[in-house]
Amino acid sequence: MYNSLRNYITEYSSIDITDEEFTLILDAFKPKRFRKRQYFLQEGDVCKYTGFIVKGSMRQYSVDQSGNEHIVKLCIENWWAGDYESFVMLTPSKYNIDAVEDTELLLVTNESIQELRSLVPAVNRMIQVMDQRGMIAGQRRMHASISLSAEERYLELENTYPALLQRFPQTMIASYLGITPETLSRIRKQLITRLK
Amino acid sequence: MYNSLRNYITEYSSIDITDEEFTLILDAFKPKRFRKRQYFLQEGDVCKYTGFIVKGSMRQYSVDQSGNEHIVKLCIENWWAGDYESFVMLTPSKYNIDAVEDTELLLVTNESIQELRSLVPAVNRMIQVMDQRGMIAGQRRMHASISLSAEERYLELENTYPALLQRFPQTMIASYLGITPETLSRIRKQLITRLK
DNA sequence: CGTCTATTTGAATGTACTCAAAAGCGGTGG
DNA sequence: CCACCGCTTTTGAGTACATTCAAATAGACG
Repeated sequence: MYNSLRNYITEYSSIDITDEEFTLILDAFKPKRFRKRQYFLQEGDVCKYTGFIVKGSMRQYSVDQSGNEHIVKLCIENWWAGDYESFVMLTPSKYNIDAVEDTELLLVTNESIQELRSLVPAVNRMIQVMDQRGMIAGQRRMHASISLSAEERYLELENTYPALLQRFPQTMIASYLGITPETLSRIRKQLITRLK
Repeated sequence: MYNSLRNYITEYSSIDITDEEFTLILDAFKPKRFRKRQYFLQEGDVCKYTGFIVKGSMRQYSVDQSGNEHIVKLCIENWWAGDYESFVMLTPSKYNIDAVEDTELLLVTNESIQELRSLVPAVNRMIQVMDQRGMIAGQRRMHASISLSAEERYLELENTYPALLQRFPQTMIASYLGITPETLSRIRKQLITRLK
């Protein structure tokens, strides 16, 4: 169960972890299961924990005045679930996070993370790299959102994270792309008939 | 000239800088002036330097196949100009960056930054904080892009960075919001008449 | 098999875009 | 100081694309 986390850390940091260090990590991360549809975070609450996904999938979304859901993040194995802003600033979150499938998480507080950062070089490096990549991914997505059409954004998602397309229902993919399910359905239809 | 950088570092890191440390910083950052319209970075080049803006303003944008410009970032005093992805990964950039007004920058390489990080705690902390805030700002902007209308996005920008509205021509603001100048003009007209 | 949810399709509406032209504004040179 | 030029902003008309609402179809699960 913790192996995937260990692999993740060494891979991202390019630094090996000693067994003593790994003990510290084990202490900091607590496993927790979420059943399908169960909430990990509700709007208005502070995101006390961030969770490493060992198995399963989650979505992060806001709900507007009209009751429409807007998915800002979809995550599967080896990703982190949690509202970054709320977790870091300890402010109430604008988002909900819930399990799309039955999901196993390893939970950790920001306090523990900061402590680990100072004790385990690999963890410190991992977070630096994660922040860097997160920033880059964010900028790419923003660029796509500004300058690409809905169809192009769908194709980009297909290239960048093909796993997400297979893992989540179309309604959620559409929401993630910022379009309605109907529009996505029509885009896909077009793409298919255009191939022939 | 370097004072604004010094203030920026202490403010972001909440750590004071000794005069010896400041000497190291002076060595790493080289001042450079850009005249209005002069390029700081051209598409295809690697972004070797990132620049702290002492005075002036810059824009970062891509140009698509149809020749349309898409502005992804607008920056003014006390912001950093540079393509994050290219700067960090040393890959060719997809963006152009040029001066909107006559601009004074303090340039630094990624190498120097990494070195400073290990020598000057305040710099290390500053970058952590910058990455955090950058991530948060990015997520907010992405959320706005997915779930808000053009008008709402304009109002949000007005709240978040009022300085940008006064500093850049409407055409650029429109591009930054992902809409055409005509649409922005109409939105503003609507907002004004609605106030009466 | 029946129920519940997701996806597809259709028709009408709305929002933003394109293209074209007019108006406004700022700076420069006579 | 004014007239002119270039650039930005505004306005208008027609078009394209995505949305809404409603209904039909298809899948998934008990």
